[in-house]
Amino acid sequence: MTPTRARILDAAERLLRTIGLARATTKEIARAAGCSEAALYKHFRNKEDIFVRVLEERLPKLGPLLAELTEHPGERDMTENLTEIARRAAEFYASSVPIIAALYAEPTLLKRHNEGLREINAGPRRPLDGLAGYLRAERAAGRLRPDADCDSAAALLLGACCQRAFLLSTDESEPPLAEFAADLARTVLRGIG
Amino acid sequence: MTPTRARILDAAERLLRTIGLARATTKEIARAAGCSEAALYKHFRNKEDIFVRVLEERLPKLGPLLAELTEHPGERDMTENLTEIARRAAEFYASSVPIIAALYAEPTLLKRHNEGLREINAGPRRPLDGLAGYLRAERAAGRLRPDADCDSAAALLLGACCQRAFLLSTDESEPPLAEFAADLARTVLRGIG
DNA sequence: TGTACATCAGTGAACGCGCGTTCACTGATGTAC
DNA sequence: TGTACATCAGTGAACGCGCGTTCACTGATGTAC
Repeated sequence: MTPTRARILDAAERLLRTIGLARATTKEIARAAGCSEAALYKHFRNKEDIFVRVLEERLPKLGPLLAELTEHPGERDMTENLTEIARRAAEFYASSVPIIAALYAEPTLLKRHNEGLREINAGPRRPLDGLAGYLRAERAAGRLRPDADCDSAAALLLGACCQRAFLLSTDESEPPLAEFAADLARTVLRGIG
Repeated sequence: MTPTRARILDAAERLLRTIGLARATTKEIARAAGCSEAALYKHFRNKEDIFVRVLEERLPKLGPLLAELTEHPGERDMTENLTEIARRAAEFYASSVPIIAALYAEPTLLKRHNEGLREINAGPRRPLDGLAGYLRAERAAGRLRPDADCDSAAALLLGACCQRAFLLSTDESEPPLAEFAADLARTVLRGIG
């Protein structure tokens, strides 16, 4: 039983989401975790290590999302499928973008994080490739037009979901998730021309 | 003639793009600008003020981009138009996203920046609304299908360009800009279904 | 023209503060015999 | 069972460092007469 480590990670994540990376000091983390600052160093090498572990252990994984995508090609309605995908992707980005974005303030951490992701074959290109792969499967099954550009379609759909994460944090009102996802799916299937 | 102020802003911007917000200290800014730290305070109230001015005076404006969009509805080929728009938007995001993203480390600065933008009617929703308006004009001119969802199309196109800015900074190789933009434009017009 | 003064961009040195980190120590739990 | 010792999560207090900021000062330029 060592719930202290978990409490520290919880606290660090919460602080990253509220007061931000720059103000998430060891003092604040310790206070939020209900332990002494010195206790942090019993569980982590240093402060940067705490953040790296938060990124590795607390950020939502895109693996499950990808699995869900490639799971059932050929089934159900394409509009429904893409709507569900957009909905999930938008949720994923909404919870990870605010934290990942802050790493741009500390390029060293950003680089380290990206290299860590690459080793486990993750990284920001992963959802794009996953979705494109799924779309190609549907195209091969004759459920998309033969000349469909699957890479571009993936970039369009996930790009819109990713950007929505930014718009949400300016607290201007955004359209509700369900509607947003459905409209994107319909438009990317039909086109506008 | 006071080029010192300009040199300070240049230096601060350069540092934000290279070593990042967290390591852009007054000492570093002064060194990069070729002046003393004390000189910074002859031109700016404090360090935060320097960054606010960089954001206001040095970040690329989306005004010109928007103007270009709404300039010629009804002219030229729609694919060409959307390609050009995507190209410009991708450039815009590529240069602004890395700096804006870092503000997520310091939510106070982010909020202040967003409120500043709102006063001049800018802000991250602006390009989306601008592009959607342009698309509605083209639709009214009969150059897009009558049931085209212009808001979604704008979200798709600009979202993909915005996300590309993130992908570029992980130095995984991305497709060249011209090709990227043309593929997006074609796909958003045609659809994939 | 020269002289006395005002202005102001810019400086070197110092300031206090808060940061991340380490120290010597405690007290609870486990283990050997 | 009791006793002696080892282990280890956790602490309060202190550490040095680097940060943003301010201080008294300089020296060049402009201006009045």
